[in-house]
Amino acid sequence: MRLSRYFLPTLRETPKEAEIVSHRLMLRAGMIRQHAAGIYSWLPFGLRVLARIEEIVREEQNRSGAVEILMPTMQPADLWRESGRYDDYGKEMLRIVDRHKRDILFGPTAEEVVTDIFRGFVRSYRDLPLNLYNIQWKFRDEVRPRFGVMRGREFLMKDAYSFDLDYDTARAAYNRMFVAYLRTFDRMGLKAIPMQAATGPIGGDLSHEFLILAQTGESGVFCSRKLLDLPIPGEDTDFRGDLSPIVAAWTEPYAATEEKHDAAAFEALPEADRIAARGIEVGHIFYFGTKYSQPMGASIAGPDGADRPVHMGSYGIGVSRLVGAIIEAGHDDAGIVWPDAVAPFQVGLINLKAGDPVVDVACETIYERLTKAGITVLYDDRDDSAGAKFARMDLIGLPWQLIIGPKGLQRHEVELKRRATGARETLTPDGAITRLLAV
RNA sequence: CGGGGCAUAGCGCAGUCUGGUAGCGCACCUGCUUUGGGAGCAGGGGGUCGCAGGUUCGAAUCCUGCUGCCCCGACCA
Repeated sequence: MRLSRYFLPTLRETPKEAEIVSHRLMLRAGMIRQHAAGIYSWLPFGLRVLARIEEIVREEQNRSGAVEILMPTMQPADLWRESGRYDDYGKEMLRIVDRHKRDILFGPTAEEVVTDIFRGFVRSYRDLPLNLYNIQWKFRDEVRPRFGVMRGREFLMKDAYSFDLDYDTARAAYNRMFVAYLRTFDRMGLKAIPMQAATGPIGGDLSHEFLILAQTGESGVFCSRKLLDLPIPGEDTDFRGDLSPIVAAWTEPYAATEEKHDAAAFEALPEADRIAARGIEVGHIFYFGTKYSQPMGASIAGPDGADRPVHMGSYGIGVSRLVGAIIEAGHDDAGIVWPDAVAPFQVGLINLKAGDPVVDVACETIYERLTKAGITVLYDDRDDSAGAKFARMDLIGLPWQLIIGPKGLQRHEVELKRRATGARETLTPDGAITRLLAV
């Protein structure tokens, strides 16, 4: 993409409404536009990040055996009356009345809708296990939206729903999501720590929040250092096999948020093992049994031929929140530092003297060659001063900067800079291409 | 929903106390010179001062009401 033909409205100064660093940087890097409290447009640069995160989530959901669907943003109130949640949910639910005076809501989640799908089609345990997920905009009329996309009133969420015959198979479904989440967040360059979470009226120990460590996180977290070094399950993980040893390994070390912190248990750890930090919740998984299937009549026949309510779980990932969370976890004074896996472009190509025929030709050639090789490149071909280009490229945080100017070219040299470390290499133009193809 | 703050050009701000023709920096447009860490000079465009009432000869400024946004708290992917 040529910057001169792109839409990247970067700002030198921070709009005063933004307090938290990820919000400031998203505004300055031209990723989003706020229209009202908690309501944003995603501009091209932000949208690319959102799409990359979404794709990682999708790949890992698919790998675990979940199947993608797309449910509506508007849901009929009657489904929620069946589950009993229409009245319970409270003011956070965004409600409207349509022209026929029917009650409609903008979905804050989709247990009712997915249960309606399930009961419409699935009759037998032989069709299980089943896990249906979607990546869809959700609506919550938050009392107080804040922190940019970290707490919007409209947000993109991956929500998955598992259906199983009984507790044991439901637990296996839970484990699959647990492991999928470990992989998902790891692929985004995040250390996500699963922590025991409250389960509400259902009880049991089957609910975990996944929090990533970031200095500006919303909640205080306490955990064992062991959790930082545990191996992430590989691509070859057998999701049809028994995953309970992995889950056991990840749930054995101490980990709790502020609210559930047990100071005595934490202090029982060797001091060098204790981590007290800040965290951002990016995922939450639950097993809730027959809470929805029972009142909504989602039953299946077991091996004995008798119908019984299906056992369910739900599993959320805050996709749009992750954009903010990743920035919270990866930035410096100059701007964003994208992990390679979610970077909107892999390389920022800087033409230090746009308009100089020699430099223009060199840049164009490299731009074409990298692009043809499948590398995503944002080519800064604008006629700005070098300093402005460096500052802007640091701000938007692409993993690699390829810097080409007249002085270097006289020596047949270009410079490759790694955004995260600031490390620079001087290479020939061919050498730079070879180097980038290798990473 | 309680507490606090803010609202003047695209962004950041001054001007409001003490009423008298709306300003600065950045950004933007034109020209020239520049180009290795947010360039220089010259010229130029852009604002019903959040909205509605009121006071006054005259309101960004004083009064009343409203709206929007931000922060802290309670609540949450």
